[in-house]
Amino acid sequence: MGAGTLIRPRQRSRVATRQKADQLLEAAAAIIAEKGFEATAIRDVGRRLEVSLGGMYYYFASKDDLLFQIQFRTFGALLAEQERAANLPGSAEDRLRGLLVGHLAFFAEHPNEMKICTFELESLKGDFYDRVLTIRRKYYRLMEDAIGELTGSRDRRTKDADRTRHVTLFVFGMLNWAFMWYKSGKDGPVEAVAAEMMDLLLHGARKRRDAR
Amino acid sequence: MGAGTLIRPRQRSRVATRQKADQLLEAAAAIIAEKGFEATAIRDVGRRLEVSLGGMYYYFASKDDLLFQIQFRTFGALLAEQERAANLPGSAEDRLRGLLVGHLAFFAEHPNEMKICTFELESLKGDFYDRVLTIRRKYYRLMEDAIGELTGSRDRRTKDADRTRHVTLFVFGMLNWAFMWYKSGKDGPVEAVAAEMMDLLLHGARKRRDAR
DNA sequence: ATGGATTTCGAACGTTTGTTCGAAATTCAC
DNA sequence: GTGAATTTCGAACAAACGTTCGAAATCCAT
Repeated sequence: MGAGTLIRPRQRSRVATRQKADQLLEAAAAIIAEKGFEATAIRDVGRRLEVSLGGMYYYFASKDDLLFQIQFRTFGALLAEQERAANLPGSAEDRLRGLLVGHLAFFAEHPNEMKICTFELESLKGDFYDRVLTIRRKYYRLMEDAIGELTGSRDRRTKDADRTRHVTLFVFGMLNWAFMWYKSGKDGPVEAVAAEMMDLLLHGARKRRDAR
Repeated sequence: MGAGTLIRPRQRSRVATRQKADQLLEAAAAIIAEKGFEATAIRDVGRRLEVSLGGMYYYFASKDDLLFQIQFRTFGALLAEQERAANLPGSAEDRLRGLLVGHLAFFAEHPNEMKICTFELESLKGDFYDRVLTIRRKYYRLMEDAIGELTGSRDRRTKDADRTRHVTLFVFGMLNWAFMWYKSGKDGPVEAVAAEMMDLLLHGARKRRDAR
């Protein structure tokens, strides 16, 4: 019994409640990813873990809060992981490749949550929407910086800043569309898909006979 | 007073009802695109054109039917337009460029309907889902064929049939993600965006000093 | 003008939903 | 074991929804 416990002699292991909330968030993500946010009943989420309807309101302030927490936590975790990847040593090409792999890997590990982030952003209202958008913007800049090193627009206000912007949006399109088709069995590991994407960015998609 | 009117002397100009149905579909698309299908009340769609709730059920068999008609008509029209574009004479490069322009132009002209096609496919059930999927598959093949000419996998079962598949899915990702950011004022005409996309497919996105 | 078909409406029904609330059950430091 | 804080529950509520239905209004060829 360290002295630390004396400072906050409250009740119940806080971790246990946090874990239960996490389980509920995971179950909610599975249902929302399948049926959509509006079509998902908060009752059904609780039922999956045998929590009563009233009990759900001990863990979440509202249905909107549930959706917010899914998106905020998910995108926050993705941003944190990718910031690490962006700061790894290596060439610009290596960094971008790492980001592509990281994004797809995160997608493959949390398909429900990421599908929700893609589909249900606009279901968030007011402050919830703003806070998620802030993270998304940070993440966008992270990716745009890495792509800018490739397209070669170091300084802003250049004419090809617009080109970098569009290429970045193209890349996000490719990445975020992956949940519509990616199956690890059919399409191979995410590293292979990322490599194909990188190849497109480096050399285009035309038939070529030469190596590389 | 042509003789043709004698054959079907029914009532009311059929065109008028068809037009009203089209107006309702357009209004529905605007609301569904903004709030999502589940969150959209069939009452509100009618209210926008001063049609009572009961009146809506004269034009549409159910709420699901409404969503189906939006997607079926929209994607059907897109497919028809693009089949024309795919059969125009010209090089493989020209054909693909035409398809990219056509897709983006259709997107820019019918943003609400296309957003619904992208977001609410899985809200369709049973036969509705199947019929829309059939059109989508035709459209996918159309695009994959054009891209295959570029990547160079003429025959099936080749190893780079997989590559063509992935490149096609990358392209669809770029195209379908456009509604998240494209504004004609900020991003220029769709032809310019299509040209940037084509440039990426032909040469990649790396900085290059040489022309082309 | 008439009559049969088309079009429109208003009211009602049964479900389902998010949320609230107070009481019961449970937990844990002492 | 005791007691206060935490956790869980069940019931209830008002609002909103899709759908049905029969009657009213409208239309148009004759």
